[in-house]
Amino acid sequence: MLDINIIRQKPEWVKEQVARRNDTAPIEAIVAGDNRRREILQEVEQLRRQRNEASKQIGRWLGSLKKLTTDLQRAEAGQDVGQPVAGLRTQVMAMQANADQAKEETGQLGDRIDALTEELRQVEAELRQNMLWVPNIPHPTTPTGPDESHNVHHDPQGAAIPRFDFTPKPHWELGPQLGMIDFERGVKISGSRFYLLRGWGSRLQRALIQFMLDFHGNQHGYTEMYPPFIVRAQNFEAAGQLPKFFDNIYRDAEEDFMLLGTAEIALTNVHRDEILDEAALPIQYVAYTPCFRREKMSAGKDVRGIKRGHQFDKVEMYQFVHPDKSYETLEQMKQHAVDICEALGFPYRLVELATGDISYAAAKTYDIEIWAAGCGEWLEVSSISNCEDFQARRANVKFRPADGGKIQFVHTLNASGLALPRVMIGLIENNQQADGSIIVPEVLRPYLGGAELIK
RNA sequence: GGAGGGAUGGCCGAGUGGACGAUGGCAACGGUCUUGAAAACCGUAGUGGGUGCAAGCUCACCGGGGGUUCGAAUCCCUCUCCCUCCGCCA
Repeated sequence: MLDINIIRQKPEWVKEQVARRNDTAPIEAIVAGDNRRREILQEVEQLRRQRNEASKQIGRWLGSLKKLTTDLQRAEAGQDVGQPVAGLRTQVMAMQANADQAKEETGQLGDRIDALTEELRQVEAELRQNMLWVPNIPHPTTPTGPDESHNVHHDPQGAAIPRFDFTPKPHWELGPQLGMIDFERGVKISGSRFYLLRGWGSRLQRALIQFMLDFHGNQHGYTEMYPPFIVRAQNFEAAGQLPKFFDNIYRDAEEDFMLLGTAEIALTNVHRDEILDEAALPIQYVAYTPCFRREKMSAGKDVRGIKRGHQFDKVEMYQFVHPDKSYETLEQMKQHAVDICEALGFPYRLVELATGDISYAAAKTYDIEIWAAGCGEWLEVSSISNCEDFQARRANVKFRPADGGKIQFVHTLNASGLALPRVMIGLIENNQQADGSIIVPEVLRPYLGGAELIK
Protein backbone atom coordinates (compact mmCIF):
# COMPACT_ATOMS: atom_id res chain seq x y z
CA MET A 1 0.00 0.00 0.00
CA LEU A 2 1.25 3.43 -0.86
CA ASP A 3 0.86 6.46 1.35
CA ILE A 4 -2.36 8.12 0.16
CA ASN A 5 -0.62 11.46 0.64
CA ILE A 6 1.81 10.72 -2.18
CA ILE A 7 -1.05 10.03 -4.55
CA ARG A 8 -2.93 13.07 -3.29
CA GLN A 9 0.04 15.33 -3.83
CA LYS A 10 1.70 13.87 -6.91
CA PRO A 11 -0.80 11.75 -8.86
CA GLU A 12 0.96 12.28 -12.17
CA TRP A 13 4.30 11.24 -10.76
CA VAL A 14 2.78 8.07 -9.29
CA LYS A 15 1.25 7.23 -12.65
CA GLU A 16 4.66 7.59 -14.28
CA GLN A 17 6.20 5.32 -11.69
CA VAL A 18 3.53 2.68 -12.21
CA ALA A 19 4.07 3.01 -15.95
CA ARG A 20 7.78 2.36 -15.41
CA ARG A 21 6.68 -1.04 -14.18
CA ASN A 22 4.66 -1.62 -17.33
CA ASP A 23 1.59 -1.64 -15.11
CA THR A 24 -1.48 0.49 -14.60
CA ALA A 25 -3.31 1.62 -11.48
CA PRO A 26 -6.61 3.42 -10.87
CA ILE A 27 -5.01 6.68 -9.76
CA GLU A 28 -7.82 8.96 -10.99
CA ALA A 29 -10.41 6.93 -9.13
CA ILE A 30 -8.26 7.09 -6.02
CA VAL A 31 -7.90 10.86 -6.16
CA ALA A 32 -11.64 11.26 -6.71
CA GLY A 33 -12.48 8.80 -3.96
CA ASP A 34 -10.08 10.46 -1.56
CA ASN A 35 -11.66 13.86 -2.19
CA ARG A 36 -15.16 12.50 -1.83
CA ARG A 37 -14.18 10.69 1.34
CA ARG A 38 -12.91 13.86 2.98
CA GLU A 39 -15.99 15.77 1.90
CA ILE A 40 -18.34 13.27 3.50
CA LEU A 41 -16.11 12.90 6.51
CA GLN A 42 -16.26 16.58 7.31
CA GLU A 43 -20.00 16.69 6.94
CA VAL A 44 -20.67 13.58 8.94
CA GLU A 45 -18.32 14.62 11.71
CA GLN A 46 -20.02 17.97 11.99
CA LEU A 47 -23.37 16.19 12.37
CA ARG A 48 -21.97 13.74 14.89
CA ARG A 49 -20.66 16.61 16.91
CA GLN A 50 -24.11 18.15 16.96
CA ARG A 51 -25.64 14.88 17.99
CA ASN A 52 -23.12 14.39 20.78
CA GLU A 53 -23.92 17.80 22.18
CA ALA A 54 -27.67 17.28 21.88
CA SER A 55 -27.49 13.89 23.56
CA LYS A 56 -25.60 15.33 26.47
CA GLN A 57 -28.23 18.02 26.85
CA ILE A 58 -30.98 15.42 26.80
CA GLY A 59 -29.13 13.52 29.48
CA ARG A 60 -29.00 16.61 31.67
CA TRP A 61 -32.69 17.32 31.15
CA LEU A 62 -33.69 13.78 31.96
CA GLY A 63 -31.59 13.98 35.12
CA SER A 64 -33.38 17.13 36.26
CA LEU A 65 -36.69 15.65 35.23
CA LYS A 66 -36.13 12.67 37.46
CA LYS A 67 -35.37 14.88 40.43
CA LEU A 68 -38.35 17.15 39.77
CA THR A 69 -40.65 14.17 39.40
CA THR A 70 -39.53 12.86 42.77
CA ASP A 71 -40.13 16.27 44.31
CA LEU A 72 -43.54 16.46 42.69
CA GLN A 73 -44.55 13.07 44.06
CA ARG A 74 -43.44 14.06 47.54
CA ALA A 75 -45.25 17.40 47.26
CA GLU A 76 -48.42 15.63 46.13
CA ALA A 77 -48.07 13.36 49.15
CA GLY A 78 -48.16 16.46 51.29
CA GLN A 79 -44.45 16.90 52.05
CA ASP A 80 -42.84 20.33 51.93
CA VAL A 81 -40.25 20.39 49.14
CA GLY A 82 -39.99 24.19 49.01
CA GLN A 83 -42.16 24.56 45.92
CA PRO A 84 -45.89 24.42 45.26
CA VAL A 85 -47.34 21.37 43.49
CA ALA A 86 -48.68 23.39 40.56
CA GLY A 87 -45.30 25.02 39.85
CA LEU A 88 -43.57 21.66 39.94
CA ARG A 89 -46.15 20.17 37.63
CA THR A 90 -45.56 22.94 35.08
CA GLN A 91 -41.81 22.45 35.26
CA VAL A 92 -42.06 18.70 34.85
CA MET A 93 -44.28 19.06 31.80
CA ALA A 94 -42.03 21.70 30.24
CA MET A 95 -38.95 19.62 30.84
CA GLN A 96 -40.61 16.53 29.42
CA ALA A 97 -41.64 18.49 26.34
CA ASN A 98 -38.11 19.79 25.88
CA ALA A 99 -36.66 16.32 26.10
CA ASP A 100 -39.22 14.82 23.75
CA GLN A 101 -38.68 17.49 21.17
CA ALA A 102 -34.92 17.19 21.39
CA LYS A 103 -35.17 13.43 20.99
CA GLU A 104 -37.25 13.88 17.90
CA GLU A 105 -34.84 16.39 16.37
CA THR A 106 -31.75 14.45 17.27
CA GLY A 107 -33.31 11.33 15.87
CA GLN A 108 -33.57 13.09 12.52
CA LEU A 109 -29.93 14.09 12.80
CA GLY A 110 -29.20 10.42 13.35
CA ASP A 111 -30.99 9.49 10.15
CA ARG A 112 -28.82 11.87 8.14
CA ILE A 113 -25.72 10.56 9.87
CA ASP A 114 -26.70 6.99 9.03
CA ALA A 115 -27.22 7.85 5.37
CA LEU A 116 -23.89 9.65 5.12
CA THR A 117 -22.10 6.92 7.02
CA GLU A 118 -23.39 4.36 4.58
CA GLU A 119 -22.10 6.41 1.67
CA LEU A 120 -18.81 6.94 3.44
CA ARG A 121 -18.47 3.23 3.94
CA GLN A 122 -18.96 2.57 0.26
CA VAL A 123 -16.54 5.28 -0.77
CA GLU A 124 -13.90 4.02 1.65
CA ALA A 125 -14.32 0.40 0.62
CA GLU A 126 -13.92 1.34 -3.02
CA LEU A 127 -10.96 3.58 -2.24
CA ARG A 128 -9.28 0.79 -0.36
CA GLN A 129 -9.85 -1.68 -3.17
CA ASN A 130 -8.33 0.77 -5.62
CA MET A 131 -5.38 1.38 -3.32
CA LEU A 132 -4.74 -2.36 -3.19
CA TRP A 133 -4.28 -2.33 -6.95
CA VAL A 134 -1.41 0.14 -6.86
CA PRO A 135 1.98 -1.59 -6.92
CA ASN A 136 4.97 -0.28 -5.03
CA ILE A 137 6.99 2.61 -6.45
CA PRO A 138 10.26 1.29 -7.88
CA HIS A 139 13.48 2.64 -6.40
CA PRO A 140 15.32 5.17 -8.60
CA THR A 141 18.17 2.68 -9.04
CA THR A 142 15.92 -0.08 -10.33
CA PRO A 143 16.66 -0.36 -14.05
CA THR A 144 13.73 0.90 -16.10
CA GLY A 145 12.30 -1.55 -18.59
CA PRO A 146 8.98 -3.20 -19.35
CA ASP A 147 10.04 -6.82 -18.86
CA GLU A 148 12.74 -9.28 -17.88
CA SER A 149 14.70 -8.70 -21.05
CA HIS A 150 15.79 -5.43 -19.45
CA ASN A 151 17.22 -7.09 -16.38
CA VAL A 152 20.87 -6.28 -15.83
CA HIS A 153 23.04 -9.39 -15.60
CA HIS A 154 26.36 -9.15 -13.82
CA ASP A 155 29.44 -11.23 -14.57
CA PRO A 156 29.59 -14.71 -13.08
CA GLN A 157 31.26 -15.02 -9.69
CA GLY A 158 32.09 -17.79 -7.28
CA ALA A 159 33.31 -21.17 -8.48
CA ALA A 160 34.47 -21.59 -12.06
CA ILE A 161 31.96 -23.00 -14.52
CA PRO A 162 32.66 -26.75 -14.39
CA ARG A 163 34.20 -28.48 -17.41
CA PHE A 164 33.68 -32.17 -18.11
CA ASP A 165 35.50 -34.66 -20.31
CA PHE A 166 32.12 -36.28 -20.93
CA THR A 167 28.72 -34.89 -21.71
CA PRO A 168 27.10 -33.85 -18.43
CA LYS A 169 23.59 -35.16 -17.96
CA PRO A 170 20.57 -33.14 -16.86
CA HIS A 171 19.09 -33.90 -13.45
CA TRP A 172 16.00 -35.47 -14.98
CA GLU A 173 18.26 -38.25 -16.23
CA LEU A 174 20.69 -38.46 -13.30
CA GLY A 175 18.00 -38.21 -10.61
CA PRO A 176 16.00 -41.27 -11.68
CA GLN A 177 19.22 -43.13 -12.54
CA LEU A 178 20.45 -42.69 -8.96
CA GLY A 179 17.04 -43.40 -7.47
CA MET A 180 16.88 -39.85 -6.08
CA ILE A 181 13.91 -38.55 -8.05
CA ASP A 182 10.86 -40.50 -9.23
CA PHE A 183 8.91 -38.49 -11.74
CA GLU A 184 6.44 -41.16 -12.86
CA ARG A 185 5.21 -42.01 -9.43
CA GLY A 186 5.05 -38.36 -8.39
CA VAL A 187 2.78 -37.73 -11.36
CA LYS A 188 0.77 -40.83 -10.49
CA ILE A 189 0.08 -39.42 -7.04
CA SER A 190 -0.59 -35.78 -7.86
CA GLY A 191 -0.35 -35.14 -11.58
CA SER A 192 1.99 -33.07 -13.68
CA ARG A 193 4.50 -30.76 -12.02
CA PHE A 194 4.79 -33.11 -9.06
CA TYR A 195 7.61 -35.49 -8.28
CA LEU A 196 8.78 -37.78 -5.57
CA LEU A 197 12.13 -37.40 -3.89
CA ARG A 198 13.49 -40.73 -2.77
CA GLY A 199 16.41 -42.01 -0.73
CA TRP A 200 19.43 -39.78 -1.27
CA GLY A 201 17.26 -37.27 -3.06
CA SER A 202 15.08 -36.74 -0.05
CA ARG A 203 18.04 -36.83 2.33
CA LEU A 204 20.00 -34.35 0.26
CA GLN A 205 17.16 -31.86 0.28
CA ARG A 206 16.70 -32.28 4.03
CA ALA A 207 20.44 -31.78 4.55
CA LEU A 208 20.35 -28.61 2.49
CA ILE A 209 17.44 -27.22 4.47
CA GLN A 210 19.16 -27.89 7.73
CA PHE A 211 22.46 -26.51 6.52
CA MET A 212 20.87 -23.29 5.33
CA LEU A 213 18.86 -22.76 8.51
CA ASP A 214 21.93 -23.37 10.64
CA PHE A 215 24.10 -21.15 8.47
CA HIS A 216 21.76 -18.15 8.52
CA GLY A 217 21.06 -18.65 12.19
CA ASN A 218 24.66 -18.97 13.27
CA GLN A 219 26.51 -16.77 10.76
CA HIS A 220 23.94 -14.10 9.97
CA GLY A 221 21.97 -13.68 13.20
CA TYR A 222 18.55 -14.81 12.05
CA THR A 223 16.01 -16.32 14.44
CA GLU A 224 14.58 -19.52 13.06
CA MET A 225 10.80 -19.63 12.69
CA TYR A 226 8.29 -22.33 11.89
CA PRO A 227 5.09 -20.63 10.70
CA PRO A 228 1.74 -22.13 9.75
CA PHE A 229 1.75 -23.18 6.09
CA ILE A 230 -1.98 -22.53 5.76
CA VAL A 231 -2.99 -18.95 6.46
CA ARG A 232 -5.91 -16.57 6.13
CA ALA A 233 -6.36 -14.45 3.01
CA GLN A 234 -5.63 -11.32 5.02
CA ASN A 235 -1.99 -12.40 5.23
CA PHE A 236 -1.70 -12.59 1.47
CA GLU A 237 -3.16 -9.12 1.13
CA ALA A 238 -0.71 -7.69 3.64
CA ALA A 239 2.22 -9.24 1.80
CA GLY A 240 0.98 -7.84 -1.51
CA GLN A 241 0.01 -11.17 -3.14
CA LEU A 242 -3.66 -10.26 -3.10
CA PRO A 243 -5.76 -9.09 -4.80
CA LYS A 244 -3.54 -9.40 -7.85
CA PHE A 245 -2.36 -13.00 -7.72
CA PHE A 246 -5.53 -14.72 -6.59
CA ASP A 247 -5.34 -17.19 -9.47
CA ASN A 248 -1.96 -18.50 -8.42
CA ILE A 249 -2.95 -19.42 -4.88
CA TYR A 250 -4.19 -22.78 -3.60
CA ARG A 251 -7.26 -22.22 -1.48
CA ASP A 252 -9.46 -24.13 0.91
CA ALA A 253 -12.95 -24.58 -0.51
CA GLU A 254 -14.74 -24.29 2.81
CA GLU A 255 -12.76 -21.96 4.97
CA ASP A 256 -10.75 -18.80 4.63
CA PHE A 257 -7.46 -20.65 4.31
CA MET A 258 -4.78 -20.40 1.68
CA LEU A 259 -1.57 -22.35 1.19
CA LEU A 260 1.61 -20.32 1.41
CA GLY A 261 3.30 -19.54 -1.87
CA THR A 262 6.34 -18.46 0.13
CA ALA A 263 7.25 -18.11 3.81
CA GLU A 264 7.44 -14.38 3.18
CA ILE A 265 3.64 -14.22 3.44
CA ALA A 266 3.56 -15.66 6.95
CA LEU A 267 6.65 -13.76 8.10
CA THR A 268 5.28 -10.41 6.90
CA ASN A 269 2.40 -10.95 9.29
CA VAL A 270 4.30 -12.01 12.39
CA HIS A 271 4.19 -8.45 13.69
CA ARG A 272 0.96 -7.35 12.06
CA ASP A 273 -0.76 -4.51 13.97
CA GLU A 274 2.20 -4.04 16.27
CA ILE A 275 4.20 -1.00 17.29
CA LEU A 276 7.76 -2.16 17.84
CA ASP A 277 10.45 -0.48 19.89
CA GLU A 278 13.18 0.97 17.75
CA ALA A 279 15.69 -0.93 19.89
CA ALA A 280 14.14 -4.20 18.72
CA LEU A 281 15.15 -3.47 15.12
CA PRO A 282 16.37 -5.05 12.99
CA ILE A 283 14.25 -8.15 13.47
CA GLN A 284 15.64 -11.03 11.42
CA TYR A 285 13.74 -14.24 10.76
CA VAL A 286 14.63 -17.30 8.76
CA ALA A 287 12.09 -20.00 8.03
CA TYR A 288 11.86 -23.20 6.11
CA THR A 289 8.49 -23.83 4.48
CA PRO A 290 7.07 -25.69 1.56
CA CYS A 291 5.66 -23.33 -1.06
CA PHE A 292 2.53 -24.02 -3.08
CA ARG A 293 1.86 -22.33 -6.39
CA ARG A 294 -0.66 -23.03 -9.10
CA GLU A 295 1.72 -21.74 -11.76
CA LYS A 296 -1.22 -20.79 -13.94
CA MET A 297 0.75 -17.93 -15.32
CA SER A 298 3.60 -20.22 -16.30
CA ALA A 299 1.49 -22.87 -17.97
CA GLY A 300 3.63 -24.99 -20.29
CA LYS A 301 6.87 -23.36 -19.11
CA ASP A 302 9.68 -25.32 -17.44
CA VAL A 303 7.70 -28.54 -17.35
CA ARG A 304 10.77 -30.75 -17.45
CA GLY A 305 12.50 -31.87 -14.29
CA ILE A 306 12.08 -30.32 -10.84
CA LYS A 307 12.71 -26.71 -11.81
CA ARG A 308 9.13 -25.51 -11.47
CA GLY A 309 6.62 -27.55 -9.49
CA HIS A 310 3.34 -26.85 -7.75
CA GLN A 311 5.08 -27.63 -4.49
CA PHE A 312 8.64 -26.84 -3.56
CA ASP A 313 10.68 -26.14 -0.49
CA LYS A 314 12.45 -22.93 0.36
CA VAL A 315 14.41 -21.35 3.15
CA GLU A 316 13.45 -17.71 3.41
CA MET A 317 15.04 -14.77 5.20
CA TYR A 318 12.94 -11.83 6.30
CA GLN A 319 13.79 -8.58 8.07
CA PHE A 320 11.94 -5.69 9.70
CA VAL A 321 14.28 -2.71 9.73
CA HIS A 322 14.54 1.02 10.33
CA PRO A 323 13.63 2.92 7.13
CA ASP A 324 17.06 4.54 7.02
CA LYS A 325 18.74 1.15 6.98
CA SER A 326 16.77 -0.81 4.42
CA TYR A 327 19.04 -0.36 1.40
CA GLU A 328 22.06 -1.21 3.48
CA THR A 329 20.18 -4.30 4.64
CA LEU A 330 19.28 -5.21 1.06
CA GLU A 331 22.98 -5.47 0.23
CA GLN A 332 23.61 -7.55 3.35
CA MET A 333 20.82 -9.96 2.58
CA LYS A 334 22.06 -10.32 -0.96
CA GLN A 335 25.39 -11.28 0.55
CA HIS A 336 23.72 -13.75 2.91
CA ALA A 337 22.24 -15.55 -0.09
CA VAL A 338 25.52 -15.36 -1.94
CA ASP A 339 27.30 -16.91 1.04
CA ILE A 340 25.22 -20.06 0.62
CA CYS A 341 26.10 -20.23 -3.07
CA GLU A 342 29.75 -19.83 -2.15
CA ALA A 343 29.59 -22.46 0.58
CA LEU A 344 28.03 -24.94 -1.83
CA GLY A 345 30.59 -24.17 -4.51
CA PHE A 346 28.32 -22.76 -7.21
CA PRO A 347 29.15 -20.51 -10.10
CA TYR A 348 26.59 -17.77 -9.68
CA ARG A 349 25.68 -14.41 -11.09
CA LEU A 350 23.77 -11.42 -9.84
CA VAL A 351 20.81 -9.93 -11.69
CA GLU A 352 19.31 -6.52 -11.07
CA LEU A 353 15.66 -6.82 -11.98
CA ALA A 354 14.07 -4.24 -14.22
CA THR A 355 11.01 -2.26 -13.13
CA GLY A 356 8.81 -4.52 -15.26
CA ASP A 357 10.06 -7.68 -13.56
CA ILE A 358 10.23 -6.82 -9.84
CA SER A 359 7.46 -8.20 -7.70
CA TYR A 360 4.35 -6.19 -6.93
CA ALA A 361 5.42 -5.23 -3.40
CA ALA A 362 9.10 -4.59 -4.17
CA ALA A 363 10.90 -1.32 -4.83
CA LYS A 364 14.14 -3.02 -5.74
CA THR A 365 15.03 -6.65 -6.33
CA TYR A 366 18.16 -8.66 -6.99
CA ASP A 367 18.07 -12.21 -8.26
CA ILE A 368 20.84 -14.72 -7.83
CA GLU A 369 21.24 -17.36 -10.49
CA ILE A 370 23.42 -20.43 -10.29
CA TRP A 371 24.84 -22.35 -13.20
CA ALA A 372 23.50 -25.83 -13.80
CA ALA A 373 25.83 -27.80 -16.06
CA GLY A 374 23.42 -30.53 -17.21
CA CYS A 375 20.57 -28.44 -18.52
CA GLY A 376 23.03 -25.68 -19.36
CA GLU A 377 21.04 -22.90 -17.74
CA TRP A 378 21.38 -20.18 -15.16
CA LEU A 379 18.73 -20.97 -12.56
CA GLU A 380 17.15 -18.42 -10.24
CA VAL A 381 17.75 -19.63 -6.70
CA SER A 382 17.15 -16.43 -4.79
CA SER A 383 15.23 -13.23 -5.07
CA ILE A 384 16.15 -10.44 -2.66
CA SER A 385 13.74 -7.54 -2.34
CA ASN A 386 13.34 -4.33 -0.43
CA CYS A 387 9.61 -3.64 -0.09
CA GLU A 388 10.30 -0.44 1.84
CA ASP A 389 7.08 0.39 3.73
CA PHE A 390 4.71 -1.18 1.19
CA GLN A 391 4.07 -4.38 3.13
CA ALA A 392 4.46 -2.61 6.48
CA ARG A 393 1.54 -0.34 5.60
CA ARG A 394 -0.65 -3.25 4.58
CA ALA A 395 0.32 -5.27 7.64
CA ASN A 396 0.38 -2.18 9.87
CA VAL A 397 3.81 -2.75 11.37
CA LYS A 398 5.30 0.36 12.94
CA PHE A 399 8.02 1.35 15.34
CA ARG A 400 8.39 3.95 18.02
CA PRO A 401 11.60 5.98 17.55
CA ALA A 402 13.88 5.90 20.58
CA ASP A 403 14.21 9.70 20.53
CA GLY A 404 10.46 10.08 21.13
CA GLY A 405 9.76 11.05 17.53
CA LYS A 406 6.66 10.19 15.57
CA ILE A 407 5.65 6.56 15.16
CA GLN A 408 6.39 5.37 11.64
CA PHE A 409 6.27 2.31 9.45
CA VAL A 410 9.18 -0.09 9.36
CA HIS A 411 10.71 -1.29 6.12
CA THR A 412 10.57 -4.98 5.25
CA LEU A 413 12.87 -7.11 3.15
CA ASN A 414 12.78 -10.68 2.00
CA ALA A 415 15.36 -12.97 0.46
CA SER A 416 15.31 -16.59 -0.53
CA GLY A 417 18.08 -18.38 1.18
CA LEU A 418 17.70 -20.48 -1.03
CA ALA A 419 15.02 -22.24 -3.12
CA LEU A 420 15.63 -25.96 -2.82
CA PRO A 421 14.78 -27.64 -6.13
CA ARG A 422 17.13 -25.49 -8.14
CA VAL A 423 19.91 -25.90 -5.65
CA MET A 424 19.33 -29.63 -5.95
CA ILE A 425 19.55 -29.34 -9.73
CA GLY A 426 22.80 -27.44 -9.49
CA LEU A 427 24.35 -29.89 -7.05
CA ILE A 428 23.35 -32.94 -9.01
CA GLU A 429 24.36 -31.60 -12.38
CA ASN A 430 27.55 -29.74 -11.47
CA ASN A 431 28.97 -32.40 -9.16
CA GLN A 432 28.34 -35.38 -11.41
CA GLN A 433 31.13 -37.67 -12.45
CA ALA A 434 31.55 -39.81 -15.51
CA ASP A 435 30.15 -42.88 -13.74
CA GLY A 436 26.98 -40.99 -12.78
CA SER A 437 27.88 -40.56 -9.12
CA ILE A 438 27.64 -37.20 -7.39
CA ILE A 439 30.20 -35.61 -5.11
CA VAL A 440 28.66 -34.21 -1.93
CA PRO A 441 29.88 -30.68 -1.04
CA GLU A 442 31.88 -30.70 2.17
CA VAL A 443 29.54 -28.45 4.12
CA LEU A 444 26.70 -30.93 3.62
CA ARG A 445 28.57 -34.07 4.66
CA PRO A 446 27.94 -33.65 8.39
CA TYR A 447 24.23 -33.59 7.56
CA LEU A 448 24.47 -36.81 5.53
CA GLY A 449 26.24 -39.03 7.99
CA GLY A 450 29.60 -38.10 6.49
CA ALA A 451 28.77 -39.36 3.00
CA GLU A 452 31.12 -37.99 0.33
CA LEU A 453 29.58 -39.57 -2.69
CA ILE A 454 26.06 -40.34 -3.86
CA LYS A 455 25.94 -43.29 -6.19
C1' G B 1 -18.34 -32.29 18.49
C1' G B 2 -21.11 -30.88 23.54
C1' A B 3 -21.49 -27.47 28.00
C1' G B 4 -19.90 -23.14 30.39
C1' G B 5 -16.73 -18.64 31.16
C1' G B 6 -14.01 -14.72 28.98
C1' A B 7 -11.74 -10.57 25.43
C1' U B 8 -11.11 -2.98 28.31
C1' G B 9 -4.99 1.47 27.16
C1' G B 10 2.49 -1.28 27.25
C1' C B 11 0.79 -4.92 31.34
C1' C B 12 -2.78 -5.98 35.43
C1' G B 13 -7.59 -4.59 36.44
C1' A B 14 -12.40 -1.41 37.61
C1' G B 15 -16.49 0.15 35.08
C1' U B 16 -23.39 -3.04 33.29
C1' G B 17 -27.34 3.08 29.60
C1' G B 18 -25.82 9.67 30.29
C1' A B 19 -19.90 14.78 31.73
C1' C B 20 -16.16 7.70 30.14
C1' G B 21 -10.95 7.89 25.96
C1' A B 22 -12.45 5.41 30.20
C1' U B 23 -11.11 5.02 38.19
C1' G B 24 -6.95 2.49 40.28
C1' G B 25 -2.21 -0.25 40.34
C1' C B 26 2.41 -1.67 37.85
C1' A B 27 5.88 -0.55 34.22
C1' A B 28 7.75 4.03 31.24
C1' C B 29 9.24 9.19 30.89
C1' G B 30 10.23 14.26 33.28
C1' G B 31 11.13 16.59 37.97
C1' U B 32 12.03 17.29 43.56
C1' C B 33 15.12 15.11 47.34
C1' U B 34 20.37 12.53 47.38
C1' U B 35 27.62 12.69 46.72
C1' G B 36 25.25 8.87 43.46
C1' A B 37 21.40 5.31 43.45
C1' A B 38 17.08 3.32 45.77
C1' A B 39 12.73 4.79 48.35
C1' A B 40 9.25 8.67 48.80
C1' C B 41 6.67 12.73 46.65
C1' C B 42 4.98 15.86 42.33
C1' G B 43 4.00 15.77 37.24
C1' U B 44 3.56 13.77 31.85
C1' A B 45 1.79 10.24 28.95
C1' G B 46 -3.01 5.80 23.89
C1' U B 47 -3.91 4.97 18.39
C1' G B 48 -5.88 6.55 13.91
C1' G B 49 -8.66 10.11 10.73
C1' G B 50 -10.32 15.26 9.30
C1' U B 51 -9.01 20.46 9.58
C1' G B 52 -5.28 24.20 10.51
C1' C B 53 1.31 27.42 9.28
C1' A B 54 0.78 26.29 14.29
C1' A B 55 -1.35 26.24 19.13
C1' G B 56 -5.61 23.95 18.73
C1' C B 57 -10.50 22.22 17.39
C1' U B 58 -13.08 17.87 16.08
C1' C B 59 -14.53 12.64 14.87
C1' A B 60 -13.72 7.55 15.66
C1' C B 61 -11.71 3.51 18.45
C1' C B 62 -13.09 -0.75 25.14
C1' G B 63 -11.70 -8.36 20.13
C1' G B 64 -14.45 -7.85 14.59
C1' G B 65 -19.28 -6.87 12.30
C1' G B 66 -24.49 -5.67 12.82
C1' G B 67 -28.74 -3.97 15.88
C1' U B 68 -31.71 -1.25 19.91
C1' U B 69 -31.49 4.04 21.79
C1' C B 70 -31.66 11.04 21.68
C1' G B 71 -27.18 8.59 23.72
C1' A B 72 -23.62 2.04 24.09
C1' A B 73 -17.35 -0.13 27.00
C1' U B 74 -22.21 -1.13 29.31
C1' C B 75 -28.28 -4.08 26.40
C1' C B 76 -29.38 -7.65 21.98
C1' C B 77 -27.61 -10.68 17.62
C1' U B 78 -23.49 -12.68 15.10
C1' C B 79 -18.36 -13.90 14.00
C1' U B 80 -13.32 -14.64 15.60
C1' C B 81 -10.00 -15.83 19.31
C1' C B 82 -8.72 -17.49 24.44
C1' C B 83 -9.79 -20.42 28.99
C1' U B 84 -12.30 -24.65 31.84
C1' C B 85 -14.86 -29.39 31.77
C1' C B 86 -16.67 -33.70 28.80
C1' G B 87 -16.21 -36.65 24.28
C1' C B 88 -13.17 -37.99 20.05
C1' C B 89 -8.48 -38.15 17.56
C1' A B 90 -2.61 -37.88 15.23
